[in-house]
Amino acid sequence: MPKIGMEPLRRKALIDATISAIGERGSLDVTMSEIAGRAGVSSALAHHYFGAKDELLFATMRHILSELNTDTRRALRATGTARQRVSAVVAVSFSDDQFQPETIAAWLAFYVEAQKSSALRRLLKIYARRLHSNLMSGLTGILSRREADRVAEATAALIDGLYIRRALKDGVPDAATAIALVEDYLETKLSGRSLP
Amino acid sequence: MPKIGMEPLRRKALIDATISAIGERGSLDVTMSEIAGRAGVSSALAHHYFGAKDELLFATMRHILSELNTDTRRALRATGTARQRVSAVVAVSFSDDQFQPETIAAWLAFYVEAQKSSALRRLLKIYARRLHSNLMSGLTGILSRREADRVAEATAALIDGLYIRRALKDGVPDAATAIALVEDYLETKLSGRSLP
Amino acid sequence: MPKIGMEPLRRKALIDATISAIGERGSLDVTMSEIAGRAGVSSALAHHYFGAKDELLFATMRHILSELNTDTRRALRATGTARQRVSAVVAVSFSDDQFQPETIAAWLAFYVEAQKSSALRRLLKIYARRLHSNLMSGLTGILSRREADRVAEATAALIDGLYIRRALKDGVPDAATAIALVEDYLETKLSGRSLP
Amino acid sequence: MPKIGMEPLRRKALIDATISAIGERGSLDVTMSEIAGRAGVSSALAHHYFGAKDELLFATMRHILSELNTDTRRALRATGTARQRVSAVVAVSFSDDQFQPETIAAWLAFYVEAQKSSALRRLLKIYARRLHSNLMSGLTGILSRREADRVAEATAALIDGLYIRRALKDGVPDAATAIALVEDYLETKLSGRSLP
DNA sequence: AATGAATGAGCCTTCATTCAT
DNA sequence: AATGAATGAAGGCTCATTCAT
Repeated sequence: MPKIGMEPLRRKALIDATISAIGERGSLDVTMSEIAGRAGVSSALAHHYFGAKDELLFATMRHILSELNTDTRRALRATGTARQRVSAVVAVSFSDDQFQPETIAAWLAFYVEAQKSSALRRLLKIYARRLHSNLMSGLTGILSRREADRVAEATAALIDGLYIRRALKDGVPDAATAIALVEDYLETKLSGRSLP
Repeated sequence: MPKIGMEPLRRKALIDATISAIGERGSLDVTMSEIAGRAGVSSALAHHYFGAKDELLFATMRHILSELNTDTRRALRATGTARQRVSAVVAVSFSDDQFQPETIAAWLAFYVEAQKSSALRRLLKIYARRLHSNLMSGLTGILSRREADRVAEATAALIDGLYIRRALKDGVPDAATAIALVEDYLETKLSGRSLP
Repeated sequence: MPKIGMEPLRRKALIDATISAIGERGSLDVTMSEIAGRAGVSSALAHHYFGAKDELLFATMRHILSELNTDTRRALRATGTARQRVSAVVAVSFSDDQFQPETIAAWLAFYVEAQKSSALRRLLKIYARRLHSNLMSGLTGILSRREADRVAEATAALIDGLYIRRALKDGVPDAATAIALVEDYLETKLSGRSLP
Repeated sequence: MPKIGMEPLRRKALIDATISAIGERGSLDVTMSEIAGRAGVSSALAHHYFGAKDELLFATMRHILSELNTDTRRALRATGTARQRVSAVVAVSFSDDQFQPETIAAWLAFYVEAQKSSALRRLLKIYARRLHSNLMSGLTGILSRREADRVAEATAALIDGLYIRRALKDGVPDAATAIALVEDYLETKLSGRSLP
């Protein structure tokens, strides 16, 4: 066992443990000990690397957003038409990597916590802005700016809404249905349209 | 002064205090003392009437849902066409009584808590079912059952999504814009349609 | 056991327990549990009444100074000549009530803590000012203002010095010797003097 | 670069860091990490060289006393008359090297700690004995043994008292005033006297 | 009907200390 | 010689809850 260079490993393990703990409990009311235990370390070590619980939670949220962002970028890079770009953004939100019970639970918990913590709120605002601009990157090729804005807004709300409604359902999240709903909306708004 | 009949008054006061406390804090992490203080009573009394914090929170959520339900019934009673019924249900969700920062915050907090508490989850499922059936009561007059189901689902998700996105915004909630978004969606789905 | 009006009793008991705990440990490094235990209550109750450890310590220091002040006022009230007033002030500092191992230990501990805590520093400055003015109330009848100031300063330093040196000795503090030293100093400075 | 001979350098650096840390915090409540950080090494190394925090503190106190002792010896070596010897001892106590805010703070902190730690108490007793005997080395040439003892005792208390009272004052310590006070006392006790 | 009094349990956090490298 | 990694132990503080009055 190498005794050096553990920091990135531990940070990763702790963040993963945080997601899994939040996912299981379904809220941010998880103890540092619980998280540390899942990561196989002492709670003291978690403090050593993250300073405080707040910061661990913050780092975790940032990590989730960062993953989502990476996935989205990758997906966008692989798409051609404007219409496809929009679908790609939606698809990533409900991809296997993102639409996991644990991640969904964490997501919601952070949304609520954002009402208390301005740091988290800032983070989620960045996410919202990114989502909007990613959607716009496709929509502006099809609709007028004004219409595109509105559709992007609705799509984002729809995505978040489908996430939150997952909290009420048990069992595996049904990504396919969720995607279908959003695509249906998009289709009625975009079909037959194209900017002159 | 007769000390009789205090119970309903106290219960109401405590529930209102709970909503206001949750609304201000933005989460369910409010203490019994805080709540009791706002209601002008001791925390011991809150326990006396509700037994435990969980139950007070549960009663509060039930109260919110009950209010929403009452408002919705009243609104539906006053409407005529199927199309109007759908709009009425949406309108109530964003009415001045419901779309208050405090209520929105409480709503979200309960959504998250529902992941932990099966009692709350059951409550929220009832809400979801009611919302669905209220929307359906209008939609089935316009669309096929299958389509109506889908549109009801999307509308509900849209409403919840717009609620959650309020968490990121400061200042007064903009009900008009929210309604416009939902109505826009409904319009594209329903305009020109009518069951044969 | 009366269940009402406990607060003053508990506060007093906790402050006494604090003095005794500090006295035994010889420093402010006493735990809230230790203090609460000595007072026969839970540490939670100590927090309930004092809010935080700092405040309990502060209240304790204030109590010690207040006792000293009371004793001094009483002693001064019972004295006649200027010379006697000076001796009275000195005598109180080494009286049985004040010159107890526990109180001495607490005194020193607070002196050191004052270097960190500005609240405590303020408190001790008040003590210093009072001691000075009490000494002056006698000395100004015998010496010029300038000389009186200096003698008061030296006397105060002597008293504090004798307190601090108690920390090195074991067994019962020898008040008599301490008083003799200070009186000897005063005698050489005051004997045969009197303001014209 | 040879890594040899680092030990004395590190020990010195750590002791200096300890004084400076205590001086800044104003108490012994400094962490090993803080001290090690100031010395530019890891806390593990501090343990490597000193075994435990107690021992580092002990070594630090011993170092301070040793410096004082060295300074005093040097000063005494350079003086002639008995009266001058007394003044020399006093002067060293308030010399620029000793009467530094940091050192004063450390001094007091150790005094308090001595109530807990018998090792430190022993150390401070040695200091007290040395100070006494150094003062006596002058005083016995002027006063009777009995009188000399008493004056030495008072002088020592005066010095310690002036140290402790520094804790209440902000800004730079005023050595001149302190010395003047002690000298004034000595003058009234010694002027015109000389052993037959 | 109502509350002051009181506490047990639990959590975050800190820190001296150890150990493998 | 030196340190990053890691932890056990302990302390302050909070809070839901109980109980006697």
